[in-house]
Amino acid sequence: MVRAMNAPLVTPRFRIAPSPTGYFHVGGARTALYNWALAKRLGGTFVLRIEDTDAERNRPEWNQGIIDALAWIGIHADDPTFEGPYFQSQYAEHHVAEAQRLFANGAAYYCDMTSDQIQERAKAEGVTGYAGWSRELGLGPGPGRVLRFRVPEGSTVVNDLVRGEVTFDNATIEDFVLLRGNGSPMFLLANVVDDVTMRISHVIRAEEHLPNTPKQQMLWEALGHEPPVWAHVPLLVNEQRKKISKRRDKVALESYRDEGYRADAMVNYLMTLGWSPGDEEIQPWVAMQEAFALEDVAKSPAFFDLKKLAAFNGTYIRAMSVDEFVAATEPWCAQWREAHPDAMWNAEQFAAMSPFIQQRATTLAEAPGVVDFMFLPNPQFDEKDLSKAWAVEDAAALVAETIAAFETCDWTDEAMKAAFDAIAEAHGLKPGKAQAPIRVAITGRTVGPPLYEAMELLGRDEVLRRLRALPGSVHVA
RNA sequence: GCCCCCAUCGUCUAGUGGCCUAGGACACCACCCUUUCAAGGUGGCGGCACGGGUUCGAAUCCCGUUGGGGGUGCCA
Repeated sequence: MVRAMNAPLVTPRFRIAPSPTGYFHVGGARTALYNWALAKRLGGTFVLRIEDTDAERNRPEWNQGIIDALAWIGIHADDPTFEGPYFQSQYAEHHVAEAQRLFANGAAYYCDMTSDQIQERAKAEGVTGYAGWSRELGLGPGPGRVLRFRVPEGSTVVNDLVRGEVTFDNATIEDFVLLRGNGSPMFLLANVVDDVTMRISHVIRAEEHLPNTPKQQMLWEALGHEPPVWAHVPLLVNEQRKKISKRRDKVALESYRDEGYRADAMVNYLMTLGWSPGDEEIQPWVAMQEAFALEDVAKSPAFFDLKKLAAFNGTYIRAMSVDEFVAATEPWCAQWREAHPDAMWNAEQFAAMSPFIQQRATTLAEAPGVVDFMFLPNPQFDEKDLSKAWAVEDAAALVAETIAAFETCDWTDEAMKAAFDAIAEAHGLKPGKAQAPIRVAITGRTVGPPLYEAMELLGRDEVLRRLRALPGSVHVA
């Protein structure tokens, strides 16, 4: 309060503290974005601290994955706002030293009970957890002994920018472990000590950490510091309304990138989960960066909706210039070429068809598949579509007459359309319906991009060849 | 069990006591456009969890109920 009335002594410092135990989580990405928006707008600093203290589960190769994932969503390590990455494991000595300080001034004590002993005694005494049994034993450090925080009497009020004041009765908080029996620091301790050391002013993280907050706030105070500004943003949940997790949901940011979601679409979508950018939800990053405020963040969990993400992505794809689109789809086109060594990829034709692809695709990855029939030696016939084609009235005659007309007409999409429309009309059919056999002959399917445009690019010889080769049409010509 | 959080269309949200006959977006449905499929356009369906208060007036404030979620580790 007092601080807010004066000019800030230092610029605000934000942080994200992911642990390298897997791919980068979309929820972590949203939290990062919120922190990043504030750091950028307020001229502050965004610290990346990788919390790699769980030796059992950590894998060093994930570290680069975190940095790459952040870079993908526009949080670049070479931006002056960015600081780090720091690796928590390198500060273990300092964490232990601070814990000793807590022990020295009586804020923490050693306990020699094992988990089993605690469980047994709790059961015997009818209490739920560890009830401070070693508090007054005056134990010193020793093998197998954990260091516990002496939770003071009273209550702890957490002032949260999105939740308001949250009060915890300290009696409901057990004396939590600071140092393990092997002397290594626990998350609660390491996290706070690092935040203190790195002069973090704002801790913005997911709501799952709210129950940890009173403990951490007590730690900040016991360590002799003013707690930071807290803000707990709503969880991202799945269809069952449960926190999305690695085990049951697709949460890896990288997988969306690899499936052809655009970074700006993902960023835009993520920002709207728990926050609204205003009248128009499709917004460029800079606009959201300027508008974002923790006070406006919603309190209730948000469903991570793939369908809406896809809609955002489609909107962003359609907003690209054709050149941008062609360049952006290249990685997936390259994959397609690799998977089809016998195909004759034609970059000019792909580019020429791109405006049509753009308005159909919801991901970049789908792009080659929309027009792949053009480059394959033969279309891949869909059985159902093939029978649909032959179900069209006068199908055989339609194909035969189309072959005849295409042998001589001008080779432009307009001329082909005019010729075919005339044929369809002569049979008393709507062109759209009569087109099915022709479309299947050329593309293998009844649905796809505009036909005449594709045929013009394919060339007369190839189109006639495909028309004559339509499976089931052998008796016609 | 205990602690904590949350509660507006199916979903994401706007809404901070009268501008609400509750607005937008996604999804869904219909129609239009149309060479298929899309895209685009127009329209439709659909919601303040419930019960008490407070108030001249409540989606908005208070209490309770119910429901959902998170936490409850020598994980982070």
